[in-house]
Amino acid sequence: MTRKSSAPAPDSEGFFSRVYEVTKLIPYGRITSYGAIARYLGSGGSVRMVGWALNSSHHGQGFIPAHRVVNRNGLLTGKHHFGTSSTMQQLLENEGFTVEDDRVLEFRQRFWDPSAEL
DNA sequence: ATTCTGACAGCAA
DNA sequence: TTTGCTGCCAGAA
Repeated sequence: MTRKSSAPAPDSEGFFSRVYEVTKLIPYGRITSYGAIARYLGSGGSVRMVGWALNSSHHGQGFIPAHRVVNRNGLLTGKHHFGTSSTMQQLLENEGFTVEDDRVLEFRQRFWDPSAEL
């Protein structure tokens, strides 16, 4: 059996799907960084790919909380990629986050590391 | 096949 | 201290 029956096969889907899976696993009220996801995927150097994968997140039919993914500084670097420049901020604030100057306050407190949690 | 891009991160000045 | 450049990998043209 080359295929796993108890677990999905993100590998077959490609690097992108892996990012989607991890992003979907981000619990409500939590945020993570691109580097954390890339690192969890085993490609700590492909941080840039993570953001790019999320760029195609709209391709996924499931809801991908891409707004919960920010850069290591807690800055909403990808806010511009949402519907509007304020969409990402609105979503974060809607989850109880406090966004100031495109930056998530207490980002470190809300940080969710897949590599540590998973 | 090659070239370029890309929602970052780390290091240098 | 802040600002800027390079590196990194994987996918798209």
